[in-house]
Amino acid sequence: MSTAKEILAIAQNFIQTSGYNSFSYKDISEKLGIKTSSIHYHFPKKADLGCAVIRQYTESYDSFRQSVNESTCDPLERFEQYLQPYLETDKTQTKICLCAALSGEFISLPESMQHEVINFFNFHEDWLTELVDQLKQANLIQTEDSSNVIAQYISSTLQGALLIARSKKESVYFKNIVRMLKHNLSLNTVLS
Amino acid sequence: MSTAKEILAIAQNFIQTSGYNSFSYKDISEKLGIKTSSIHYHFPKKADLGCAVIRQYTESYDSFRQSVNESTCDPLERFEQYLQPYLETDKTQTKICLCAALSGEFISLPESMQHEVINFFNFHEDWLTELVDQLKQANLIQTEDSSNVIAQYISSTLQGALLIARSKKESVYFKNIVRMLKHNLSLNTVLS
DNA sequence: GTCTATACACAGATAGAC
DNA sequence: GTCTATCTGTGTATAGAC
Repeated sequence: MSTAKEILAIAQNFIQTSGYNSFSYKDISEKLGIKTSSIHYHFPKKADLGCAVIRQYTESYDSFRQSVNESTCDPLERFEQYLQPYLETDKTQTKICLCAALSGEFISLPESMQHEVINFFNFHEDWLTELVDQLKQANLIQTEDSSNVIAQYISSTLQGALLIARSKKESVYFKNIVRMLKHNLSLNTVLS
Repeated sequence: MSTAKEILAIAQNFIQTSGYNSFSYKDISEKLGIKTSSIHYHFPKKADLGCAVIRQYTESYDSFRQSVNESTCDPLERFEQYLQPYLETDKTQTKICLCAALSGEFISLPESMQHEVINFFNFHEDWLTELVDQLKQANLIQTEDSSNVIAQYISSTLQGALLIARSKKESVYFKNIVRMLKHNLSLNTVLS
């Protein structure tokens, strides 16, 4: 693993647990065992690092989307797979979605990072809208709302649940909400 | 308005727009026109200020709850009033719930502040659970889930929607999700 | 209660040697 | 690519005068 990749991984972890404004190059340098000036070599400004982390996150999410699409054509199965990253993030008890964490500090972020955050949300929403469309076409979801608004509704619920779950002790918090979300989308009789 | 109150108001605004780690005593001093040492007189440590902001937020939320309970006994009307602060926060285009912002930085917060955040969420959840119970008893909500889980579901959705709505241009984002939430709770035919 | 003055560590960032 | 050295501003915080 290259130094740049290691820096990105450490920075991503900091953001997901504590946000962008909470960590410094010194924090990374101590974790990695190199000097802060070496980090500046790879990412001259902190905003460069921030943007690179979000871009990497978005790209890996794109890969995930592709692998889901390749693994199955069943919309229900695709939706189940879509939920997996959320469930895994919840398991850590310390992390939330990278862009949810950044959204909490949105107004203070450099403009370049704001654009990357918006880009991730748009990308995420487009995929989920597609998924909801497929569920609709297969008559597996009951609603009169547009697929896009349903997608916005689903992701808001999941992001909010992850955010609040972290400050709770009960480890079932997030899972309860996923269950209820499926129920409300009339997916409950089919899915677990 | 006393200096202490003014400091609290400014700090609260910073947190709701940008989080706790994004602002300094200097930022407050410039807004208020006093020196940072004067702020330290009122709130010796930054964590003291942070805790005071959350406590004040929780207390004003408690007053709001009381005034809602006094203004009407109709559970539907109470629920509508419960939603108002969310809708008003959404209108600002720059703020989210204080404790949602703090949750985004949760792991980096001083322990004293973590406790205050948890306390707010518990308080909020208790009220909402009560409200859902009243809706259930009046047969105005259709579900088999416990009132507590429904309350967790509602607040997660609203908090997540506020969080994501801020990074969007569309001003209808949040309102769409509120509409769909009511619909999913089978409140849509009664409420607007 | 607010000020000046000060402390000291940390922040982000750069120059130049190796 | 990584280091040492350095810069300048900022961050939280305190002591003591007014």
